[in-house]
Amino acid sequence: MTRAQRAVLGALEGATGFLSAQDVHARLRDGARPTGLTSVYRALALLAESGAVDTLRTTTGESTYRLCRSAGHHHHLTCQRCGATVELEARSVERWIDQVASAHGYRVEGHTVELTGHCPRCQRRRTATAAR
Amino acid sequence: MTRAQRAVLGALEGATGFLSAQDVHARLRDGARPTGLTSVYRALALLAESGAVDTLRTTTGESTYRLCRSAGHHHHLTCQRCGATVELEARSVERWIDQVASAHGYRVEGHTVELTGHCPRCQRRRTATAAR
DNA sequence: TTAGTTGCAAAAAGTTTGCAGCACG
DNA sequence: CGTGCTGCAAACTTTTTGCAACTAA
Repeated sequence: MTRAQRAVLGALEGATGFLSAQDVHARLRDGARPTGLTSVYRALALLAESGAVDTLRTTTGESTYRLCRSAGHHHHLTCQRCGATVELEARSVERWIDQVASAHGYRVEGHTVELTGHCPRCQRRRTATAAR
Repeated sequence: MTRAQRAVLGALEGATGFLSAQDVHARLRDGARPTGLTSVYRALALLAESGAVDTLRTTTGESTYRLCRSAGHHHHLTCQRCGATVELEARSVERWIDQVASAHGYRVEGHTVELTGHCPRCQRRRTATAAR
């Protein structure tokens, strides 16, 4: 594992939700040994490929990354305001998927299930910012 | 409705699955009255906003668009090989979502559910191409 | 005439690649 | 020494914006 990969991993460990490559880079800029944007991208690509991090694409076209806490396949429930994320084991969703698929004669290979909303904390101290 | 919007709608009507803005533009290039890429983007943005088309982001970062057959909120089951798409009413998924969310104390604002696989036809005459 | 549409060219924004230098074994 | 990591700068891709010309009522 390269230095860049360790640094990126460290940045992701310190994060609550998903970080874009640029976010990661920003966090590393102030450290003792800054990491170039190029290396951040390269490290993220490798980590994603190895399954150590999840990748998500935002509606604005950025790729975002997050450390996988739970191994294996799972889904996310992300707070729009603070970025807090819950990983969901979605056995029941997957059951539904199989059902729906076979009803249409499809064999399902992959699926995306992502939920966004507001976490308990942000619901209480709701002030502004709240998105569409 | 502008000429560009009509042209874009026409292109989407002739498509089986999702088209990127560039795809739409390519299809219109050979017509009697080509439409500029700029206008394609503008038309797609307006159509998406008005709910006439769905938007999806590919893993490669392109936005893709497809005519909405059914009104209202729904999800997609897309064939990876031929692009055929089934629109799903996902009442049961949404029920699950509410359940999961309240279990974690979240209030859910939005969700993404997309399924990919192989349609009945492509399963039969399966040859190659099959992805990840 | 005038408000709105069009599309070229250029700018943005995010990501990837070429390449020379550096580090470490 | 040499292999491979690093990071600057430049290229690339997709999308957006400025602006002058055009279109249609």
